[in-house]
Amino acid sequence: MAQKNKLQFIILGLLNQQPLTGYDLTKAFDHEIGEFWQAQHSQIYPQLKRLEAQGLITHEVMISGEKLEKKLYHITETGQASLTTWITTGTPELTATKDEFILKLYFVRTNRDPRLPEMLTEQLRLHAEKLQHLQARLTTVFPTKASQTENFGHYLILQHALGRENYYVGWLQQTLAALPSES
Amino acid sequence: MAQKNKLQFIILGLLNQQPLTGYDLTKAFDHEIGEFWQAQHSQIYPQLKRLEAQGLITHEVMISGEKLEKKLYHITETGQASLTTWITTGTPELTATKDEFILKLYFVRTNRDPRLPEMLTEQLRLHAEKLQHLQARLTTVFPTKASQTENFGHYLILQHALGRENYYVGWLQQTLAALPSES
DNA sequence: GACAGCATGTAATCAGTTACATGATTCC
DNA sequence: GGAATCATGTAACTGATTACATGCTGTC
Repeated sequence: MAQKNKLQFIILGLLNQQPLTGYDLTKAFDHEIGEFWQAQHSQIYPQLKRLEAQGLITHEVMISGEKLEKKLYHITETGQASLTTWITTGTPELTATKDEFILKLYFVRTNRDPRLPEMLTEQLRLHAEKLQHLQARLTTVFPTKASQTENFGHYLILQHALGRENYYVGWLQQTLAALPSES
Repeated sequence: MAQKNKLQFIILGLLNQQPLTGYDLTKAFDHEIGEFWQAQHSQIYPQLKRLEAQGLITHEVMISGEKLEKKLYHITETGQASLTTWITTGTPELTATKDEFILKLYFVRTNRDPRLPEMLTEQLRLHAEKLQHLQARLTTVFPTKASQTENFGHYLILQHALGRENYYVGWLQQTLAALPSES
C-alpha cells in the first residue's frame, strides 16, 4: 500500500499545534521533525493546495514589510477530525527498513571477506555519531522530568531512536570483535 | 540522493550466486530477501532489460514444455565488477527509518492520552510476531555454527534484524508499563 | 476442462528528489 | 549595494506500487 501519503498528516499534525506558512513547514523538516521524516518545499506547497481544496486547512494572507505576501495556514475542524482518525486507526504494517549497508552485507559470503572490517568500522563511526547527536538532542530538548510529559510523543520517539542507535552500535562492535583475526 | 537505484545491485548480487529468470528474481523478493527489501515484477523486468543494455548481464532463452520461453539471466564480468564496486564503496548515508507508528506517536502530546495503551499494545503484538518469525527463520536457515559462516552476510543481517526487533519489543513493553494508570 | 502456478511484459499513477524560476526583506 | 534568508511556486525525473494484459504448464 505504498506510503499512503503520510505527508498530509504530518502537515495537519504540525498545523494542529499552531498556524504556519509553507516556509515554516519546510523549516520544520530541516529541524525537529527532520530527525525522522523529510520533505522538500516542492512537495509541501502542492500538498497544501490539495489539503485546502479538500477543506482540511484554510489560509489567510499576511503582508511582511511592504508587499511580501505569506500564506498562513490553519487547520479546520474537518482537518482535525482527519488527523484524529489517522492517529486512532491501527498501524498494522511494519515498514521494512531499507538500510543500504545491511543490503550490502547480505552479499558478503564469508566472515573472512577482507572488506568486512572496513565496512563495519565505517558504520560504527556513523552510528556512534548519530547516537551522540541523539543523546545531545534528548538532554537539550527534554532537560527535566516535567518537560518529558509535556511533549510526550516527541520525547518517546527521541528516546526510542536513541535506544535503537545504541543497539546498532553495540551490534556493530560485537560483530567486529567476533571477526576472525586478519591473517 | 534518493535511492540511487539499489534494485540493480540486488539483482546483480542474486545473479552472482546463480543464473535466474525474472520470475525467479520476483520470487526471491517474496521469500528470503523480502525480509528486508521489496520489489514487484513490474519493476524487475524493465530493470533486467536496462542491465542487459548496459552489458552487466546477459540472457539465454530456455524452453519449458512445448513452447513456454523463459529468459535465464547470467551476470557478466562487467556486472561482477559493478557489484564489487558498489559493495566496496562506502555507505555514508544513514537512511531515516520511516516508521508510521513512530510518526503518529510524535503527535500524541501527553502520557495520559487515552489512545496510547491501545496503540502501543497493537505494535507490541506486531513486533512480537515479527520477532518470533525472525527467531524461527534464524534457527531453520542457520541451524549449525558451520552454516553461519557459510552464508555469513545473510546470517549477520538476520541476526541484526532479530536484535532490532528484540529491542523494539522491549521498548514497547517498558513504555507501556511506565504509562500512568488509567483512571 | 478447470485451476493454480509459471512466465513475461506494459500502462497509469503516486511519492519523492532535484532543478528551475522569481522576487522581497533584513542586516551588514 | 551585497549577501543571507524569507517566501512561493513549477517542471523534470526517478523509484515504486497498482492495475492491465496475455499466454503456457502441470495437476487434479
